[in-house]
Amino acid sequence: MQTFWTQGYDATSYGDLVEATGLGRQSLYQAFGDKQALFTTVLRHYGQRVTQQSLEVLSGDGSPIERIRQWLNRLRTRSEVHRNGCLFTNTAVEIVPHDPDVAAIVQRELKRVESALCRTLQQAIEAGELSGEEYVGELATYFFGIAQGLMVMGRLGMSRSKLKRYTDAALTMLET
Amino acid sequence: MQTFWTQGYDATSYGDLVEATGLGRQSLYQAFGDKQALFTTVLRHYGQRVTQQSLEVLSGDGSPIERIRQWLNRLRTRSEVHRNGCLFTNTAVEIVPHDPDVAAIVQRELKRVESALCRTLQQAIEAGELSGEEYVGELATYFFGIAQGLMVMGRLGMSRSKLKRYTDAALTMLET
DNA sequence: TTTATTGTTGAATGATCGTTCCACAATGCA
DNA sequence: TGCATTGTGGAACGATCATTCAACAATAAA
Repeated sequence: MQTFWTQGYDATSYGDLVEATGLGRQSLYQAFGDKQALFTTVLRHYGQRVTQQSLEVLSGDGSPIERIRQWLNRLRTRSEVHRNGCLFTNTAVEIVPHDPDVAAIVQRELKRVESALCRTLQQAIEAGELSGEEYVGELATYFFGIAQGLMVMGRLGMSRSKLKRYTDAALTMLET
Repeated sequence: MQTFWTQGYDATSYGDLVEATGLGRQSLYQAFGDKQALFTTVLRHYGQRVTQQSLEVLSGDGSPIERIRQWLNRLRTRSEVHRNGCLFTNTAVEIVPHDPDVAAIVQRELKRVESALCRTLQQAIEAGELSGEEYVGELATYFFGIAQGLMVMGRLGMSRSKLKRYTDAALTMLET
């Protein structure tokens, strides 16, 4: 997962994966199949390990608005440490246009995040933390896009202070 | 340029470029050099043709705020037509992490957009269209990230209405 | 027309890729 | 211990890649 995440799909050879896992070539093939099958398994694993953390933050206890702040700030601090962006974002840009199988997984997993954002924002309205005039779907798409932009900027190597200013500005949307 | 834009760098073979241009293999090599050199030429061409349009909109006449609206809406409508995102964004995600030469070009060209945003926002403050409390650099980075997110979502194939709601939400930042 | 230079085409080269074949070790069972 | 099955490691295969070589055509100069 780390190798695909850092290098991307095409730039990662099967030999890289053999080396990264420490397993034998044949063992990898028997366990996961060919390169595409291994990659889709990686995508699902990423969804259950990394994306799942986002969902848990968003559906946690406490103030819904605060949860969204926490969610975005965690994405940011994670991006600042390892500048690899998000595996789903990277995959979306690199190979979604010419691989329907991969596209389906990426879109399904990303949809889960957007839906979680939608639920949290709905709770914010019900808790009176957000003006009911806002359409939660619109705001959810907004923060979804904010996260995509953040991931690109992280992979671009932008400075921590710039990423911080970016997310801070984005979060002022919740103060109206 | 179109081929690299649609397929990405790694997924584009030299044979694809021969076919796309209608030129001979040797002619391409003589004119542009190897694949990486050809790609950097493409990146510069993209900067002068596509990105230049963004800069012109941002530095045009009329209301600065309105120019930023126009800029973002043009990015959006363009993304809705050919769902290839932005060549710089795609390149940033795909190969910036392991190609310093390409990274330098991408970062330089993207910096031009961010700087133009900065200038336009400064003009908005001077024209009294924007509260002076805002830091223009912060807002410029914000809209820069908004654009990156938009490009990813466009390449993800998200619906036109969703992209519209996204940019509309992002632009409300100018109404405070 | 002859010659020198430039540009083009097809085939070849070496490298790397994903994938598979085959021999061998390890393991579970009797 | 003997045997059958499963998992492992190295070498090989065919395909594709970027790149270059060498023969050929086209053009310009004299």
